[in-house]
Amino acid sequence: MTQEELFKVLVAHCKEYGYIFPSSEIYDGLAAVYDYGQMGVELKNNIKQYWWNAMTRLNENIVGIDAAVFMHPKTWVASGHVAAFNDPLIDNKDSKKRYRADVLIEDYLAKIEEKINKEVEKGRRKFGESFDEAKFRETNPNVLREKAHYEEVHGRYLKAEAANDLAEYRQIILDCGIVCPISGTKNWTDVRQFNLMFSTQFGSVGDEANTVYLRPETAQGIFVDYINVQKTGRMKIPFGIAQIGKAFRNEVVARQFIFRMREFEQMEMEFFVKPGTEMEWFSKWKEQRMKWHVNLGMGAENYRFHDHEKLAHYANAATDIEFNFPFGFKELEGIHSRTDFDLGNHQKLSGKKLQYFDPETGESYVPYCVETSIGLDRMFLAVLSHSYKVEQLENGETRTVLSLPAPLAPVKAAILPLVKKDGLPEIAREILRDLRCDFNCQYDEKDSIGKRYRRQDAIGTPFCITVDHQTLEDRTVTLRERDSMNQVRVPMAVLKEKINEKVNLNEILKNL
RNA sequence: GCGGAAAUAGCUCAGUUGGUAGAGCACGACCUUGCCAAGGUCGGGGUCGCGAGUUCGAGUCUCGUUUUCCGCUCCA
Repeated sequence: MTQEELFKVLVAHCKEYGYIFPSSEIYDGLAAVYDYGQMGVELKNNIKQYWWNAMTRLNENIVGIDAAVFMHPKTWVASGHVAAFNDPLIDNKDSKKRYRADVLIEDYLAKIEEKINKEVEKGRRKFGESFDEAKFRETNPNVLREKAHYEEVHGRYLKAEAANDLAEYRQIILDCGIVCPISGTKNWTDVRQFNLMFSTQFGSVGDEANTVYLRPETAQGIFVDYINVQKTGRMKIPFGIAQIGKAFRNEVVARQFIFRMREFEQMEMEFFVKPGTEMEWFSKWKEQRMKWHVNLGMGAENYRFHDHEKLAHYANAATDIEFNFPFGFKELEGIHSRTDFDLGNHQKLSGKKLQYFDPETGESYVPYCVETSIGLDRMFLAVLSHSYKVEQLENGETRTVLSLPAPLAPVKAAILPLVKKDGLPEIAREILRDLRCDFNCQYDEKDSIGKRYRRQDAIGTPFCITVDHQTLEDRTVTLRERDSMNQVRVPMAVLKEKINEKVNLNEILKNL
């Protein structure tokens, strides 16, 4: 099977066994929106718990919050999203390429400037020492013509930008005869606004002033609550705030199953530090986060760092942790040194002081911040795609198994009476009652025992407990392990302990 | 958003030149077997993605539309 085929089979498997369904499927679904089913929600919760406990329990200086999805509109001005997430886009019908209309016009204006500079350069060469640039610019007819044209276009462009006049953007492009660099034609579509932030209206009157956005990242909730948490939690720098929550981005193309969705869930932690120490913390969190991933046992070779060459407007260092997905190494988590960009801008725009008074040195400063940001859905996909296996058995048959890390598995144990009679179901139910408060368990008495084992393999249950006739005599059962299919006979009394060793999240948290 | 491909039962698929919608698995009941997926009998389940058109008649032909996959494009 190729990787591509494997991915398709995995998507089908997710649907068949209740991990992930297309959203509102009875209405033909909704593009790139997915629901987590009865198994998916358990796996997702377990991943959340692994992250949350690693952050807030293993670090005494990290606390959590849960901020609202709606935030004051000014938040997104301060964060830079209003400016950076609004693109007027235009397509060339011949080359099928898409461009930002404003960038096309800006490039055109830059070319005019270049022309003027060339004219000036010509004049300089012609007149040598006696060249008077200012006078030349004011008298040369070529320069004057280009300059007038520049000013006209630039004026229209600024007006269009201020009014967000999409039709005018297009008219400028047509009037200036701007062509597509690929096809060389002027066959343009209309200019359309692609706002990467979803908006909705507050209150019942839908005027402009009531527009609010669905947060495109959870981080800003942490920044605006920074001062509340710092004061009420008596937090001393360095300290961190963790949050898990939904975020929304109106992606132009949302693809690859749950890898890129319009509604997604993030697990973000902002670590506030003294300016100048951020690189030290950046390295520390790089190491810490990689350790968290590798600790799950999915193979260190499947992770790698990808350092950013080109940095975003807010960062002075950035790296991705990439995972070996079925479609190649792709970003799973981002670690960014965000400087004081966010807190600084919020301080400016809100007029509220967001400074930290360092009791030891007596200094006051706006803290710098190192962010770790992981996509929960991507983590889910990483775990699932790595765990999905179709094995060839010795007897020539195949079995489909989800070798999920046991602490993340939705169902920890299945309790199966060998036959549906002779009092075996009664003992099986007794075991179920004993275990169900500690682990998520399933009881199944339907079909042959082999078939039931395979069903559990397909949903990734690490242990099967089988009650047979010997159980009636000595109260021992067989414990079958998913990956090896090995069975051991154990007394019912030690079941809980045996299973707990392997499936308890706390056991792997201790290794961090 | 553009181009290509696809959509029939919960799943995997068949369905001939247009003529009453099928199989296997899965599901439910009963019987049988009992440690690694296929025993028997009976049963439930489909306006063939949706909407038009052509036709006496459309799962099948035409157009539109939705969704999915692949490739572009986009991803502070």
